[in-house]
Order: sequence, then C-alpha cells, then structure tokens
Amino acid sequence: MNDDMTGHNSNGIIGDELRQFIERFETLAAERHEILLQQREVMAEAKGRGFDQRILRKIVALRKRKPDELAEEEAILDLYKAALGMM
Amino acid sequence: MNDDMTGHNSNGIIGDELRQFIERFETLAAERHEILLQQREVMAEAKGRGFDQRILRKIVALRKRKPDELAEEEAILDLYKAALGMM
Amino acid sequence: MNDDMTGHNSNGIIGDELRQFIERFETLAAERHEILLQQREVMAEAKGRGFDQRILRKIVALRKRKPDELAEEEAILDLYKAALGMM
Amino acid sequence: MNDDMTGHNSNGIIGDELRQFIERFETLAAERHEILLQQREVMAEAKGRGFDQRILRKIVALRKRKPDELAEEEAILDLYKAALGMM
DNA sequence: CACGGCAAAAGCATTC
DNA sequence: GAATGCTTTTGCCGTG
Repeated sequence: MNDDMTGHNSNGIIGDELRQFIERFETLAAERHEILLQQREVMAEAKGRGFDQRILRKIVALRKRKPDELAEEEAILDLYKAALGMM
Repeated sequence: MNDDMTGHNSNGIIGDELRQFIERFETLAAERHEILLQQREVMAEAKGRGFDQRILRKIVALRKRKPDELAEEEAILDLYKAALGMM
Repeated sequence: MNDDMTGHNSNGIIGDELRQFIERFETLAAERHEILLQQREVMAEAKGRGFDQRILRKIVALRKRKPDELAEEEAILDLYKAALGMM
Repeated sequence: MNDDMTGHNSNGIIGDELRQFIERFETLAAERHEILLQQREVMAEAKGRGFDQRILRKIVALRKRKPDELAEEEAILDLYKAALGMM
C-alpha cells in the first residue's frame, strides 16, 4: 500500500510474515482444488466406462467405514424399519 | 404384515412414537415444498412481466450476501489490525 | 436513490415492480427457512426421546423413494460389492 | 473368498476395472488429506509466530471471496440495468 | 418433459 | 461449543 517505515500497515516486517503464511496456505489450497478436479475426472472416466458414479461414491464411503460401525447402523435401521412395519 | 388392530403398520408403542416423529417431519417437508412452488410462481409471474429469472435470482443472492459481507468486512479489518499490532 | 422521471434508475415504475417481485420471493424464502428450523426441532425432540437422528433421516429418505428404484440401486451396489470381493 | 490367482479380491475383468477407478480415487483423496495436514502445519507455525489462526482463516476467506464478488457485482449491475431497460 | 449435469444448501463429523 | 471440511441432497437449467 505504501513503503513507509511505521509498521502501521501491511508492508512492515510483521505484514511480510503474515503475507507469507497466507500465501503458503493459499498455494496449498490451490493444490487441493487441483486434486479435487482430478477426482472428478476419475469419476467421469468411470462413468464413461459404464459405471454408476453415485454408487461408486457409496462404495468408497463404505470402504472408509469401520465394519462394526456399519453393522451397527444396519441393525438399528432394520430395527426402525421393523417398528414401522416397513419390512 | 402384522395382525394388530390399530390400522397402522407400526408395531408397538415405540413404532407409534417413531411414526409420529417421522410424519411430523414429513408434513413440514411438504409445507416447505409448497412454499417452493409459490416461489416458482413468483418467478414465473415476474418472467411474464418481462424480467429475466436468472437475473432476479442473482439479485436475491446478492442482497442476501450483502449484509453478511459488510459485517464481516468490518470485523476482519479490526481483527487484521489487531493481528498486526495496530490497535 | 432519486425521484427523477427518466426511468434510468431503480425508483421508476419498472424498479418498483422489480422490487415487489424480489420482496415477495424473499418473504417466501424466509418462511421456508422458518419451517426448516421447525424440522430441526422435531429431530432434536426425537433425539431427546432416544432415537438416532441420522437413521431417522435415512428412513425418511427411504420412504420418499420409489420401491423399484430402491431395489435397482441395491442390486447394483451388491453387484459392485461382489465384483470387488467385498461380500 | 475366491480362488483366482491374481492376489486381488476382485472377481473378473469388471472387478479389476472397478477396483482401479476406486483406488485411483482413494489415492487422490489421500493426497488431498495430506495437503490438508500441511495447511494445518502452516497454521500451527503461524500461531507459533504469534498470529491468531482464526483471524488468518478469515483473511484467507475474505481474499478468496473478493475477486468473485467484484466480478459478480459488476455482472449483476449490468444485468440489473438490462432488466430495467437501461441499456 | 424427462433426464442428467451443475451449483447451492444442508447435514454430519471432526477439530480446535 | 464454534468453526471447518466433506458428503449428500436439493433445486435449477439446458438438451434430447
């Protein structure tokens, strides 16, 4: 903004340090975004090969979860369904 | 599915309670949907009067963000100055 | 902004009409938000009665879907699981 | 689970292809997570240098929104004028 | 007018 | 308990 030496603005030593942290952070954010786009590409390619993207994501989510937690949730869901006469 | 005489497919007290929560939730969801339809009507009417729906939605979005942003902008400036030891 | 008669700003006839559409739309949006809050209350109450909110939402989602679509998706999911040796 | 000799739990060509898409996706997800950790390191380092993490994140968010908003603001103004027949 | 893609909202879990 | 990031859902739009 200006180049005075008062330190009362973002061009002082403190400001420079702050700026560096922010820029490092933003660079990493950009990389993350880049990878996100690559993930979309993978999904698009899979779709092009005839797979159902929605279900692929379900599979990925399933693989990430602990088997016993998964079983637990299934059990409760069945319980509720039974209570509602949905089975 | 069962042989109780309540006329509901729920099984037992728990099932009834569960069903009530779900039905209340679904009723509210239906109301929300109803209002959504009214919003579409407003948009359709505006369109009939020669306005561009896309633009209207942008204006609404902008108006919504504006107050937040003003407040945020102010807050951030103060925080920023504090972080730089300017206060 | 001003009260001239050029029609070149948002206080002319056209501007008034535009404003009315926007305000009607925003009012409806506020109502929708209000109902959303009520839905959250229902869920909170159910949780207080010992039900699992996450699974309640799953039930609601299940009830909304067409049975045959549901079966179809289940089938594909099982197919993929089998292909991956997850069963 | 099966008796093929590939050393994979996949069943058949389709399973292999499916597995590849999923693993590529998961690898990218892991990379994304890795970068997230690096972002946290940057923040931690900044904190160690006396900056307030909450403020830093706000600044980043503000910087991110700014360009978008400027562009949008401009666009909306033009659209708005067009909608009002001012062009 | 249905359908799929895309953008925005909301729910959920996690982290600080 | 506030805030961040991720996932899922929702709503909108263009195309066939």
